[in-house]
Amino acid sequence: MCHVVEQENAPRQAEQKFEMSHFTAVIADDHAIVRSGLKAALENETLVDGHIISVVAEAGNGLDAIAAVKQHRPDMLVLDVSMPMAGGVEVLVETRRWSPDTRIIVFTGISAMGKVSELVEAGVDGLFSKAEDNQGLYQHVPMILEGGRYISPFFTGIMDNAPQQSALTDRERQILNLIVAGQSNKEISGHLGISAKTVDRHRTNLMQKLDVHSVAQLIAYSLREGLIDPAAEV
Amino acid sequence: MCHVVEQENAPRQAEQKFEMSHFTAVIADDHAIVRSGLKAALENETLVDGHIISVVAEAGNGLDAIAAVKQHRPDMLVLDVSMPMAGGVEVLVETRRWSPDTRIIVFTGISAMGKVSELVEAGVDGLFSKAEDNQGLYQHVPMILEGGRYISPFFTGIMDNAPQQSALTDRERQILNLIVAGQSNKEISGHLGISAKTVDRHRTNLMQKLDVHSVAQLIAYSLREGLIDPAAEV
DNA sequence: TTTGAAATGGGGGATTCACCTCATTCAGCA
DNA sequence: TGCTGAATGAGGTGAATCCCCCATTTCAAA
Repeated sequence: MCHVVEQENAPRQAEQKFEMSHFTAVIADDHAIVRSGLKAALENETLVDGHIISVVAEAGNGLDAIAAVKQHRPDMLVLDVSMPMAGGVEVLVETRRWSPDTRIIVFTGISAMGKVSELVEAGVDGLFSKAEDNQGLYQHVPMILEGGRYISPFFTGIMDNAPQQSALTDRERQILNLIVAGQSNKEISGHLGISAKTVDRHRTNLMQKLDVHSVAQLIAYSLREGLIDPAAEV
Repeated sequence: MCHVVEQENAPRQAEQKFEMSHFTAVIADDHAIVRSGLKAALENETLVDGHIISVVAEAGNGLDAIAAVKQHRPDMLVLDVSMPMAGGVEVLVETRRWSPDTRIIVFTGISAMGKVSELVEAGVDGLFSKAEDNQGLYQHVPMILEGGRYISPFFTGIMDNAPQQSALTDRERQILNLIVAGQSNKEISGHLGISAKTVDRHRTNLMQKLDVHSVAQLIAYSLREGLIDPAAEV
């Protein structure tokens, strides 16, 4: 999982499995200030047990992040989910594909239920919020590098507080996205090759499940819960 | 504007007005990683002409930011606009009220036209985007501390690219917010004490001005342009 | 094997929306 | 003083929405 790099003038002396081990990391965030803060923190402070981390690449968007992972195959990838060009989950699955041993840590500012559970189901190794104290992140990095998995209480709390399982069907979610995109029942029916009446049916079920009674409420709810992407063009 | 502090073992030696002058700053951002990155950058690197900046307080939300400004009356306030408890413009006007000599620099990740022009009209002294290179910020801080005003090209570009002045009426904007909140024409008419037909009229004008043709498109547009607040409860 | 959930589709009805035309009031402005 | 723009409101029309009723098929779990 973590390949111990021997290089430069650092003689190999790993009697203990993780003592003085050298880990490589890639940082992906669309804000330079966050990248520099993370790099400084990861490389200098708060790391225990003699772990040394080198940030070998930084990426400001999803595509660069994937490219960096393919090139460096780092031990660790720290990424935000809201990035240009490619979102968090895309980067996650591509990383798993090209560098399956890379531990993936998501460090993000979002709090929308939908996105969070998406990440957890996709199998993040670590999940931390920018809104809470960073000590939690720094403290758990070693454990994650050794194969552990850690979801911050911030997110487990969110997922517990919203147990009313929207439990939308795949089809319902699909239609929800088209509704939000501004399409009418007729347009959606053409788009999916089904009857407009069926779209209407799904729409009714949808609104019943979410307990809303108009498109406006539907969209407002969807945005809050992160069921849809606010950046999507109409 | 900038009071030169004499303290500790630093003898006053200000022959030149700003040479070795000591500036105080307050940082307000809801993400600790950004605060630490900003603090390190402002205090250590990239500052020219012998300016020294001390970060005297940090705030993680709007209310704390206002409190910190009232207490320290700093030479400079660096803040994000999307914060809990109180948004950017609120903090800005409160700061102007309690500490009118404080230079206000907004350093944010948003790009919505509406919010940006709101800030410019409110009179920010500096406006920088987290999405672009931080050098622009560091380079212009001294100039702003000396009384200058600087809006990053990132934002001037946004404001130029969208010159089609939505030019919504106050009443129209008010009704737009209620529509987005999920209210029907009848509900809005009751809420504002006017006829449902008038609400319909405003709604029609609104959609014509924005060139959209459904509630979904209306909401999507409004969110993109920052005409409304996505966090508003239904 | 039965049961149930999901997806499919039809009929119908009350309501709302989107968009017309037309008209009045009132404030600011040249 | 007339003019424009904003806000107000009425009447009406065709389309779409929201929500009932009903049914069939499929597929996986009990």
